[in-house]
Amino acid sequence: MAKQPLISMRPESKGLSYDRPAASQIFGFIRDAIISMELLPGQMISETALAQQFGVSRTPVREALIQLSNIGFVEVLPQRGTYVSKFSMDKILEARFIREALEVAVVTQLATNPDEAVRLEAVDACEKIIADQKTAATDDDALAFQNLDDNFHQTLASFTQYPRVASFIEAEKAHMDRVRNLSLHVSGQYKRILSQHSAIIKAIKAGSADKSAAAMSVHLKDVYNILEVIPQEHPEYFV
Amino acid sequence: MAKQPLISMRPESKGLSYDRPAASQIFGFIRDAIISMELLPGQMISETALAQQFGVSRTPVREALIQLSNIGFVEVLPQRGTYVSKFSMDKILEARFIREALEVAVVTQLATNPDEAVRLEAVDACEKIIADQKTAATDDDALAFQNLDDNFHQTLASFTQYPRVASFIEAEKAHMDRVRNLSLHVSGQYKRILSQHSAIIKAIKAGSADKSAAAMSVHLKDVYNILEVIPQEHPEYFV
DNA sequence: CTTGACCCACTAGTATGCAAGAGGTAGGAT
DNA sequence: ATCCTACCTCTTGCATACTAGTGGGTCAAG
Repeated sequence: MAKQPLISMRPESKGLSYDRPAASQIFGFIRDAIISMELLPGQMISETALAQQFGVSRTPVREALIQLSNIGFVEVLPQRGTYVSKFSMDKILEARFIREALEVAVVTQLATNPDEAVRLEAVDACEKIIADQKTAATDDDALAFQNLDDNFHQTLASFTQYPRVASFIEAEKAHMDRVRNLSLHVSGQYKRILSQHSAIIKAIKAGSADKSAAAMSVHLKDVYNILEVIPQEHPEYFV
Repeated sequence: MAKQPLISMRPESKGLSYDRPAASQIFGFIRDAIISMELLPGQMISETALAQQFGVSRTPVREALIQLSNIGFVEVLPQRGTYVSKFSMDKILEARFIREALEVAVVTQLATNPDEAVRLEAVDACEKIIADQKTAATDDDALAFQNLDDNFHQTLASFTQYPRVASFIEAEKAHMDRVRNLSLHVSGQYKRILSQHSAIIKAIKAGSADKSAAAMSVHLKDVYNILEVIPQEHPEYFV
């Protein structure tokens, strides 16, 4: 029986270009497929099957899977198989803890930045994003809203001048995005999220480290509130 | 000419055991060699040479090097070579930022933990470590003192129940340990470090989130003060 | 002496084949 | 019917071989 492909892709080029290491491209493909729930938690993904699909040997696929296991997206069981990680409440709360620690530090640093020009630049950039989010909210465009949310947090992080901080935040956020993509609960929450974003920016503008930190903390705690319902709706994806 | 081995190891077993993946063991060996400055910043480490030394093929060595490049310990230049990362002020300050964000969050969570039994357990464990550090200080045993310092921070992190938090802190701390191992500046600083550790524990015992966070922050900022002198002493290891 | 083209040695990236362990299954003994 | 065993298939871990790109060194031309 011809097995169904694990990941959808343009067959003509198998999605890979020649100007970049195959392993790195495959890493991105699989990661995106996991975040978008195209690959489901608990699903087995064999090195051989993926290699055939991408039209490469097992080696680059294997290297991609090793990196995915480092960030907790897959679990490699020797001689048994490689599986997409299931959700666990512990791991999600851990991701939230790390993310909150970093994002609170980001806004604290920004709010206390003595160079006011930098603060204003950040505030401007974020206010622009918030304005776009308002548009997305009135259009009820959940996908656009979520992308802008990503943008908001990444923009804040970019002002630390520490690239790894931004990438850590992105990585921890990705775990949550996976959960969120189980169902689009966001609509009806637009208003709350928007006002929380605004509160963060207002505190940064005022130069208040405490208020910035508190506002970010409140925002993140609220975002993770959907965890109250999702595990019951999709117990099969949780350990 | 017979090349000199890159890493010293017991030749009888080449340091590897059979009950654990070779790649993972090699990763640990090379990481430790880099932290201890046995492998110097800027030094080239070829996959082939390491493979011969460990008595394995290039494959597991390569997988270990990929992971080391993920944590910023080596840099892989395609078709050119793999090099031990040099220090850069930016990267070290970034590591400090991340570490401070996480450790401040750790002590904050601990200080506000409603379960007083947990708090006391943590305080007890840390006070025991501080006592040992006092002994190490009077013995002027810098190595023991530093190991206990590691222990202190890891113990605090362990009480979050989030294992990845502890491992992140350890990883970020490792970058600093590399720098520190350039020279043993620690003696003469024992007293300051000890009193800072004590202040952190005291604030946790008192259940004060603010004071715990502030004490941790002060401690970490102070630890990184040796950066004022080291780059001038060893400019060849900095980019 | 300077400069340029070529060659060669060495690198990491990828392909392929083999080894060894885990787990399901069929079949026989009880 | 139940349990045990042998085996067969699939997995990942590792070894080996090949590809292609980089940089240095050589040597000849100017």
